[in-house]
Parts: sequence; structure tokens; C-alpha cells
Amino acid sequence: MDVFVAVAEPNRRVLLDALAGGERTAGELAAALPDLTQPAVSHHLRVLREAGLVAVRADGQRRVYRLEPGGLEAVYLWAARYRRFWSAHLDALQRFLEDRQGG
Amino acid sequence: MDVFVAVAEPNRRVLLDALAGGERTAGELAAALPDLTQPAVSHHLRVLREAGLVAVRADGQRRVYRLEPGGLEAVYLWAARYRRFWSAHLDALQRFLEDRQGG
DNA sequence: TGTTTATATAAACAGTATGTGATACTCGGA
DNA sequence: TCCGAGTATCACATACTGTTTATATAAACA
Repeated sequence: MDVFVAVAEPNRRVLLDALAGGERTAGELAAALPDLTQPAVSHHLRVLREAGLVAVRADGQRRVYRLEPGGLEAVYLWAARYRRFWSAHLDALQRFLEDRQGG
Repeated sequence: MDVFVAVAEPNRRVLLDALAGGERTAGELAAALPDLTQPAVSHHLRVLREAGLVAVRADGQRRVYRLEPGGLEAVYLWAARYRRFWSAHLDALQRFLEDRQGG
């Protein structure tokens, strides 16, 4: 699953934000999304896992999820390339570059 | 349309990347996606417009698209909050914070 | 061993996204 | 004023996503 697609779903971003505070069991994560059923949360966790954004380990009957380091780096790096478009103090540079390539 | 959803589609990221080089007409943008028909590209441009990521102006019969400054800032800022998860030299701080909140 | 708890998977379904061909709109020029 | 170029919209088919209910799996425990 593509990382950008995985992150496009608001509930999945809630799950990631919860995991940013440290490891969480599937049950704790389900509690973070009270509007969703348990299978729905489980499905979202699977998507996040297949996108390489989270990892799981078993702890008895619990499944403990954690953030996968670097999973979001691709998203960050892609968006970072556009920083100059909202950094006011770089506007002059931006226009200079655009003019050079005839944009 | 939500910015995260708009950006999840690969073809739309190609369009944004093309616009990062400066203004482009709809025709030039359609040429950047040879596998898609003109209506398909037009539709993607509409999605980007409704997400606040691009803006248009008329130039005769052409439609000239440009990036909307700040449109991607939300994505950047969200992803940036996770930087500590792939910045090795901050691992100690990360673990310290997680321990403090019982993660 | 039977039951409860925690979680994942399966099946089904509604809603939405994406793509295509056809068509409409609009501007510039002969 | 008619025509062609550039672009958007329409109508429709198809595929995918997110959700739910029902069920399976597996560990804990009495």
C-alpha cells in the first residue's frame, strides 16, 4: 500500500498520532476511534502495517503496535520540496528560478 | 476536497511537480501525463483547485495553472511532527518522552 | 476443558473515485 | 461569421475504499 494513500484517511492519521505517544495495543487504538467498530480499526491498522508505517508485536493475546521509524519520511521529503512556495522570504528566489526556466 | 486525499493520487503529484517549475497551461500539464486523456487531467486539475493546491487564470483560450502558495503546508507540518522518528540523533529524546507518558 | 477476552479475517454493501468518449463552451483568426 | 484550437463538463462504466455484521483464531483463566 502506498504511503500517501495510507495517510490520506483521517482515522489512520488519528491512529498514527496516538502511536506518536508510544506503543499502544490494538484495543487502546480502537478506543481512540470511538465511532468505528473494532474490525474497522483492525483494518486500518493492517493498511498502516502494509504501508510500512507501523509494526506489531504480540504480547500474550494483545497486539502491541508502534510507529515504524522513517515510515513518513517520504511524505515529509516530498512536501518539503514545496516549502519555498509558502516561505515568504524566499519569494524572490522562487520568482528568479521560475523566470530562468521560462515558467 | 481534503489536501491529503488530493495528494494521495500519483498523477496529481506529477501535476504538482510540473507546476513547481512555474506556471503551466492545461495542455502542457496534459502532456506531462501521456497515459491519461485530456478530460482525466482536467478532472485532476479541478480536484487540485478545490483542494486549494493550485490556482488558474485565463490567457485567451488557454488556462494557465500555478501552485497556490501554502497549499501543501498542512501536509508538511503534519509530517514534520514525526521527524524525530527517523532522526537518529534524537532517539534518546524520543525514548525519554515516551517513558514519561507511559508509552 | 469450557469460557471469556483480545484481535484478525471474511463476506457483503454503499459510496466514491477514476477513467473514457462525446459534447459543450470560448477565444482567436481567416 | 465561420472554423479550429484549447479546455471543461456530461454521462456512464468500472474499480476501489471504508464500513458493518458475522465468524475465526488464539491466549488466559476458572
